[in-house]
Order: sequence, then C-alpha cells, then structure tokens
Amino acid sequence: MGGVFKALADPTRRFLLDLLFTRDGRTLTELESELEMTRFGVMKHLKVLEEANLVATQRSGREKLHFLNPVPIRQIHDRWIDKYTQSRVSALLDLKNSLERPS
Amino acid sequence: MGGVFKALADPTRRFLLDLLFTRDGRTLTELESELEMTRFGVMKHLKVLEEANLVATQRSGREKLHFLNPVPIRQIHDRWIDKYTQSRVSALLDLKNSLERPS
DNA sequence: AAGATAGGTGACCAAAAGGTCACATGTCAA
DNA sequence: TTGACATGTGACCTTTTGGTCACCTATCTT
Repeated sequence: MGGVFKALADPTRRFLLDLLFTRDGRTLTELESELEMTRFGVMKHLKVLEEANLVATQRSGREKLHFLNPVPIRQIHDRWIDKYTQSRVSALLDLKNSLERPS
Repeated sequence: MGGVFKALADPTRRFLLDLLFTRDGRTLTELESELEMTRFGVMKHLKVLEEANLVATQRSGREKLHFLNPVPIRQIHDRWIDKYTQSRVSALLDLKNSLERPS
C-alpha cells in the first residue's frame, strides 16, 4: 500500500501517468522520448509505478507495453473521504471548475 | 500541487491524517502522544501537511488545533480517473469490499 | 512574578531517493 | 548470421528527506 504513495511522490512519475492517461499501451522508448532524461531513469520510474500496481505491463516480442491502472488511486480517495464528505467536496470542486472555465 | 503528493508519501504523515480523519481539532501534543517520535518530528510532519493544504490549523491561546482538509485528495482522484472510469472502478471496489467483509 | 505548559527555529546526521553510466541479454530484419 | 533495436542490471554519486537536539518565545495558572 505504501508503495503507491511513494510512487506518486515524484513529478516524473506523475507525468508518466499523465502520458498513459491520455494514451495507453506505450513502450519504454516511446515514453522516454517525451522526457528529458536517459532511458535508465525512465526505466527506474516505470519499475516503481509497476511495483505500486499503478501501471500494468504486457510483453510483446522485444517490446514492453505499459497501461495505467486507476484502482489504487481510487483507494487513496476512499481512505480519507467518506461517502457523505464525498458529495460535498465534489460538488464544491465542480463549482470551482465551472467558475474557472465558464462554458 | 506537488506538495500534496510529497506529503502523502510518508507513513507517519498518513497516520496523522488517519488520526484527524477519526477526530478533528487535535493539538500537536495530543497527536504526539499517539506516535513513537519526539515532538519535533511530529511538528515537521504537521508543517508539511499544512503547507500541502491537507491540514488546516487554528490557534486558540497557546494551543494550535489541526483539521483535516479532504479537498486535495479529491483532486488527486480527479486527475487520473475520468467520470466514466470512475463508476466502473468504484463498482469494482464495492464488490471487492463486500466479498472481503460479507455482511 | 514564577513555574509549568504549548509551540517554534536552526543546526546537524543518517538513510533513502533520483539520476547516470558501463555492461549485458533477448529479439527483429535484411 | 550479423547488425540494429528494445529492454534489463549493478555500481556509483549527489540531493533530498526523516529524525533528534539545544535553545527560544508565548501563554496559562497560582
């Protein structure tokens, strides 16, 4: 469980999740090209994300495909926000968003 | 924004949030008594939580009261879980919980 | 006023984390 | 089958982080 929080603590790893959120199934090399870092650094970060179960992988020949797993993030949410608080907080954030980006 | 993730990365700070989740408005000394750590360590952790806006404080004489703020946690959730995924994932977790703790 | 109580600051040290590199294995394609 | 490509490992260094302590200020109580 603690691995998830450690994994989310680094900005590079959050950016990797952002990349996978927009499009799944990318290879290491493809992800590396989006970052100003050597392949080895990206590999370490992906390993942390994988061990935290935030990223699932699948081999395909010499390539390794990466997929975002949203479940642990939902569990973080549920730890400190009960069902009653939830509706209040999300209503507040919806209001805030609609004020910042008026449609 | 990054401060929130760093704040959540440490187990002691998560435990502090757990304590405030069960009961709000505690003082530093009261929180310290629940931990195997000196007051200074706890103070540092509370400062990190406060700067991350996960804990709000209020002075009352020589005491400082601490309150849990759930908003940033909801924002983490919304970053990687869209409205469609949300219902699927939460349904999955509800099922998992009902299987683990049959009522 | 004086002791006790609650909280705060800066220096300091040990442990952990982020990043790079030399080197190595497995897979594809001509 | 040879070279290019995709990924993997371990050592190494620098920076950040967690924790303690000496010392300090503010507030309450008698």
